Amino acid sequence: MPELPEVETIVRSLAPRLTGRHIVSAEILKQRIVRYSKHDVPGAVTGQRVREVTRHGKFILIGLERGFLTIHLGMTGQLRFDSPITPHTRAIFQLDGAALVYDDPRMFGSIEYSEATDRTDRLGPDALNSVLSPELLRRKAPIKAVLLNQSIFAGVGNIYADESLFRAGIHPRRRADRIAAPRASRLIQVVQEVLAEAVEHRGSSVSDYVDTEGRKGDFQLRHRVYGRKGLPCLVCGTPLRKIVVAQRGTHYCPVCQR
DNA sequence: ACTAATGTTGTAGG
DNA sequence: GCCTACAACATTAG
Repeated sequence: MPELPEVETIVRSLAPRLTGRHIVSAEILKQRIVRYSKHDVPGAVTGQRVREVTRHGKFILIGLERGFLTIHLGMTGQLRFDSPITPHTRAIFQLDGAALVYDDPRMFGSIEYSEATDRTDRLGPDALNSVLSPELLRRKAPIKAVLLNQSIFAGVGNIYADESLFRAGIHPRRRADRIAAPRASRLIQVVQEVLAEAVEHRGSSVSDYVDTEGRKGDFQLRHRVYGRKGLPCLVCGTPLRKIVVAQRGTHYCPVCQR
């Protein structure tokens, strides 16, 4: 559910409600969700005041007086305020004022505490808030794999990779380093446009994504290829295809994307 | 019953 | 280091 636009939507609603607040208590219901840090997360964060809430790629960074909480939503993670505990609730953060509940049926997400900044050191620059050089695309891998590689730039997932490649008219299997410089520049521009547009629409809700208030996004209504296999291309009418690239379902128009 | 699903990590091999 | 493929993580929906 969460790529950069969904995570950005969540961060924008978390920030005003968390910043300056204190974590009164914290509870990890499923230890698996704390998978990398060796810290006792509740022990480390309880009593601390939230300094800021930011984002790098798909990671949510909650800056505390000392250290950071880093949250990744995986495929099915949700952060909701004051929502009822469910069988899939994995963690609860009680703030002075509201409870932040983390649900994650598949448990692909993670919650980490670290003293220094952290875990995002393996990520490339943020896909939305950075100037991205087209040289980043000079790889032998298919362009779709490059867009999904978070160490090159961070935030694009399966939906926005497909939507960007369609808008740029590039075949997802095209070797990245064989895209001519002007088209590579154009693709970078399109990626950032698509992400920004999706943020304006509060993300895509294709299965279960909702923001911290339980609201769905709108951007799925504007998808041109993702989830539209067999439907006519909105530009040329050709039935859209679905193939596998970089081990992910990939939607594209065989006529518009070369 | 089987498959695929908005993601990441680790491993093995070329 | 780069690239590919696959398994693993765990659950649900079609």
